Amino acid sequence: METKPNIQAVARLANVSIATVSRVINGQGGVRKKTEDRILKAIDELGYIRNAAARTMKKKETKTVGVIVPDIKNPFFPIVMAGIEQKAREKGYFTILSSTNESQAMEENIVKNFIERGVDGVIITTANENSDHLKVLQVQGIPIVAVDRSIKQLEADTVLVDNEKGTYEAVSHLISEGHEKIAIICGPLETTPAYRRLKGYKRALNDHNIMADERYIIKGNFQESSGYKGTRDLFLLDERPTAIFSSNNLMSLGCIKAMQDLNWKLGNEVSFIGFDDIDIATLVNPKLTVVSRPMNLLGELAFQLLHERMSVKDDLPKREYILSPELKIRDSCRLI
Amino acid sequence: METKPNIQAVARLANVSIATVSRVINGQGGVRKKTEDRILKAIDELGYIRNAAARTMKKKETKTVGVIVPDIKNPFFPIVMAGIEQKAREKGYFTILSSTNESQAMEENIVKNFIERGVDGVIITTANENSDHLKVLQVQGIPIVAVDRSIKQLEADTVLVDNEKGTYEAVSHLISEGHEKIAIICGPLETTPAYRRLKGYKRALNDHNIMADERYIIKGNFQESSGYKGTRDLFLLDERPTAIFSSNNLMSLGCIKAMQDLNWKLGNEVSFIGFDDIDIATLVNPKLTVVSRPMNLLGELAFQLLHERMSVKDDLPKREYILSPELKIRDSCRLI
DNA sequence: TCCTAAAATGTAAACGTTTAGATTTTATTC
DNA sequence: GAATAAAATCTAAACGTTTACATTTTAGGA
Repeated sequence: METKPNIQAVARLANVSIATVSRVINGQGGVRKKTEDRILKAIDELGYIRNAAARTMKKKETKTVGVIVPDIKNPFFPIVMAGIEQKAREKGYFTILSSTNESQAMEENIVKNFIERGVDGVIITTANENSDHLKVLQVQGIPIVAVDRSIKQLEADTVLVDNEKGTYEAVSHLISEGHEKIAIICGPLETTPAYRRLKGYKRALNDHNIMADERYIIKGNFQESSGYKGTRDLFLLDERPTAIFSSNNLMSLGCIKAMQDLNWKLGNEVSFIGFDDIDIATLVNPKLTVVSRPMNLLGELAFQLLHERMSVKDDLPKREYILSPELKIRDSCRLI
Repeated sequence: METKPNIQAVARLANVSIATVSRVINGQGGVRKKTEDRILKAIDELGYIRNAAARTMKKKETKTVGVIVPDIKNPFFPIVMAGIEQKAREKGYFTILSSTNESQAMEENIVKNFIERGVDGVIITTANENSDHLKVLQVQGIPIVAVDRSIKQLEADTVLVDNEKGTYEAVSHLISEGHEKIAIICGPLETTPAYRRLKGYKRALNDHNIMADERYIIKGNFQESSGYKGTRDLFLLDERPTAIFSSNNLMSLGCIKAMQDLNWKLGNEVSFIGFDDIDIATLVNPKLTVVSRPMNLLGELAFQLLHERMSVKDDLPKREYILSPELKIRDSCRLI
């Protein structure tokens, strides 16, 4: 098996120096048309493909951004990712994606590996908002954009959704439909989204003079199983809530499954609103009212922020987008 | 801002040569404990992280595998991906993921970029099974594993599901429940999975002496919208089918939505089986009977095959796993 | 203490690019 | 046709590792 052709081989075949080949490869101009054609032909003939590692060594850039998500199986992230990828492609960047399974140790590994590989920037939904393990990026001068979860004590641009507002509106809607015994199934409260959603819930109750009831505040972990379990626990209460708010898509799934298994009649005996629009929302009967957010846009904006930071060398101020979620009213929270 | 520390800087600080530092970094042994400690301390002090590009240049390997999928928004792929990643991590490999949106042009770009970056292997669900655009990988000596869709005229290991069998069993089940007017909504027939599923459908009808009816064979494209449209078209037929088989998860979603909108009563007026188990399957009423396949395992096996090929230098024979799908009988195809 | 083998460490050359700066070629003007 | 400016091309030095091979140090025995 002959060895892979390098720029050297191309230069030899085209009878020019490697410098000229490099100029052609990078479209820098200043090369006679005839020479260029000769080089292009040689490239084609040899099947030459430039070696990114060597290039990176000289240029100290990879045109790559690393994306870190906590759970690739949560459909939220592939959609955000699609938004990131689309914008990245437009700007000539490639993306590399890794999932941490919400493990900080894993996240540290990935970050280290990304640095080794010389990513030009990082977009992250961190597994742990205390930023110590991300400082290393800052030290290396690699720009960071936080998506969906902010990062404490770190100068990172951020793209969030107004979680509190979304939940506030959802719970207010439930109240306006006559509910007073409203439960919430929370995510891990050390994450901002989970915490903010709980806060919105409490504020809504408060603003409408309803006492928060600790029994109705269930601690979940953003996984389907905890939605299921939470719903069952609520069902077993002496005084069941008449409405449930679920803090994310996966848990909503668990909630609905539990209701079916318990024969707890959705929209009839119990109302429901979930955070994030999901496939099943319009399929179950009654259709689910949800707090919906622009997931694709979230990704697009994240890349845009990162791109600015990667291109502009001057210090930009820290920027923060907070997108408004939208309450999509369907049929799962009728007056009971 | 001081420049990033390199192996040189570490060597200087630890008062050794770069060769010794390299040996420590790579855990090759043959270094006195005391020296090693000194080096480790220096590494820590400087925050040194090794430069993968330089390493790749020498070693000509990146410990990276590239994964190419046609549609990252289809939940099938993130799950396969999770399987790949898990096994890859175990073996010290990293994965980079890109999505083609079923575009061959995009796929070519990605492949080229992967080669530039020196991936050690590629796992792909190709957008076009005619392999011309993948030959370049073979030329470069980069091993390829095909997942879910095989690649024609290319020596690539393959991990498939027995699509024909899965569909055959599903349709046979429908027949055994008394159905004769059974429709199928196909995927793009130039892909093997779509084609095989159609084949299984036809064979099942044939084996049970039922004439295939062209009106009941709908051409879809694996997207939700085509499931929706196909179902509506079937509904508008003078002689409606009594059962529908949907060739993938996304189209199943569309089918169920259409049925609801048309008020075409699932399990009552029309039976249904879909390929691939999905979130909604156990949520709609009646619960969906589905053909289920081990998605995570698919990914695990794919990486395993790739890993063998990356490690073993000798020529291995072409290998092919064909996993059996399983018919999960629930309630959506009662006798009508 | 000296000798020797083994262990530890060092030297220097490559890997394939990019890019200043030097050199050659071409085009323009008189 | 010579002088000059501009354009095209070339030379050579980096970039940060790994590693074969050379050299030095250490330890153990006589």
